[in-house]
Amino acid sequence: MLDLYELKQFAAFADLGTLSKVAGEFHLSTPSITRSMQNLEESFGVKLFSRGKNRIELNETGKAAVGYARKLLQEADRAVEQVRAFDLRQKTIVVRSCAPAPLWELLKKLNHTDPGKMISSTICQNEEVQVSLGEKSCDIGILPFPVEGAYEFMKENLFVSVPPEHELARQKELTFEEINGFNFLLRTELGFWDTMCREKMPASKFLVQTDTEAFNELVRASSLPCFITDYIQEKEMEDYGRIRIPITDPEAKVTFYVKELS
Amino acid sequence: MLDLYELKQFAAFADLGTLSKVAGEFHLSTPSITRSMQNLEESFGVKLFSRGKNRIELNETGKAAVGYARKLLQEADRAVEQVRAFDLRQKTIVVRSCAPAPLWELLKKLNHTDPGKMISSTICQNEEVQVSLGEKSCDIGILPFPVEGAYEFMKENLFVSVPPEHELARQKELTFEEINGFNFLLRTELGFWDTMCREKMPASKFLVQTDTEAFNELVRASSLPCFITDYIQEKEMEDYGRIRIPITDPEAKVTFYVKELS
DNA sequence: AGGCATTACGCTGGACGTAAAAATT
DNA sequence: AATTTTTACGTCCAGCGTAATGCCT
Repeated sequence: MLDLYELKQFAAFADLGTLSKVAGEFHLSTPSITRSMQNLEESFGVKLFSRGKNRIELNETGKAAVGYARKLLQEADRAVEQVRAFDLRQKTIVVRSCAPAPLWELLKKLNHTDPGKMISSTICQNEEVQVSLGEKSCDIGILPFPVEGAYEFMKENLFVSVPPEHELARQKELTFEEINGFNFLLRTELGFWDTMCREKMPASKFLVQTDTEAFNELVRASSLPCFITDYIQEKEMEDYGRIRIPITDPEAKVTFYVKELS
Repeated sequence: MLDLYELKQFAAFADLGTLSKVAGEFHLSTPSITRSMQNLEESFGVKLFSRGKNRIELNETGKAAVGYARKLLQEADRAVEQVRAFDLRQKTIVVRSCAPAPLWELLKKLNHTDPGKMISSTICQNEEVQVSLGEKSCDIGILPFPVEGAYEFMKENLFVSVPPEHELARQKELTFEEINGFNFLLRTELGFWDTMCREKMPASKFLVQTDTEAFNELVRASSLPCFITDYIQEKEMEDYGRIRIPITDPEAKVTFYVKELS
């Protein structure tokens, strides 16, 4: 029966050219390598070397065998990797969400219900969530609309946040149409909110600032409007004396649905 | 490092369901198998089994690992087979000839020049010889026409053999056109002669008899014409008092060329 | 009670290293 | 003289089997 360790030494010999160097490489004695190569010939049932009195080299069959040896070793490594990856995947709950708020909410619950499990989460577009659910490359998907087998999870409503001196501050409520054209501060990684706003407000420009602290600083220092939701409002979000104006469009009042696989 | 023998036991466990049965299958003790499976988990770096106090079964990762194990074992076997095949091929001179006579002649020489080498020979069509040479799946090809790098090997001329009382027996020489329509006795495995005759004599029927003794018996007992060549004539071929008439077409006077690779 | 997995433990064969031989550079 | 392969030989440990334990059916 073939031995992978011997095959490894064999491949090393093809690279290094002498048994001594292989012995050095593997921290073994030369006789040990000699025996390994003899065993290998035994296992293949075929001569792999042409031997002089104090020199050994691959014959034609040996050269061909090196190729198969390398392939086998590579596939053995691959197999180990794949099994490990599979195992990790088993211990991991992969979540893909269209928005941050319901993801955070879900993560809290998961930490409670599945303690010790690894959790891998991503915020992405609706379509990606659906694809991922379809190909079972995630365990849980969060979408802003119901799908087969999903349950209602939470609601979130979008607001415009402006300083009191802003011209929009007088309004009691707004529509996307009314704010279309104004430039907004935006934190990226907002999933579907982001794309939805860009669709509903094609005339607006969005200044993206990923870093949270920098974003907060901009909110404080500038008079640019930004978005906020009641979910975030209830939390630690500082408003720097800004005014919160609800958006009346139905698209701004979202219900999130959670779909769990098996 | 993965051990193929342990993987084999692992695959067997997937089939048999208990370590005891695996132990029986491999003529080993149960503790030995237990240790092998523990080593395997160590090698993969991952738990492969769910264990009760006196029962063990594959977990999800284990089930996945079985697939990779089987694949690896199969590829290891394949590798051994391929290397052996390659080795055999190295020790073998593969000859493909379009006709028997030059093949026999060449084999005599090869037994002389390459004693101890295995020789694998086939009689086939011209096209097959050329394809085989092209893809280097043979070492020597014999063709009835010259090709790049080939050398002239021998000549062979085709004759018609008929009993003295046959109507053709009066002729001193013949053409394919004149014998077209007569039915002929034929030994198959004649390579290009066979197809050439069928092309030149589309109106004739050919009674094929592979077995040499049966063929000779037919030649003796019937008055059907058959083919013969000067090469065979010079040898042991009995003619049973038949008359040999040369065919004058250029296609009946063949020069064979030998092409040797590397 | 019989079957199964695992641990404990003693033994042995195989694998390794050292030493030495023989040959090549 | 240095390097390389291979054989000989002694040592030691990994891997095996036996026995025993605990558990389940």
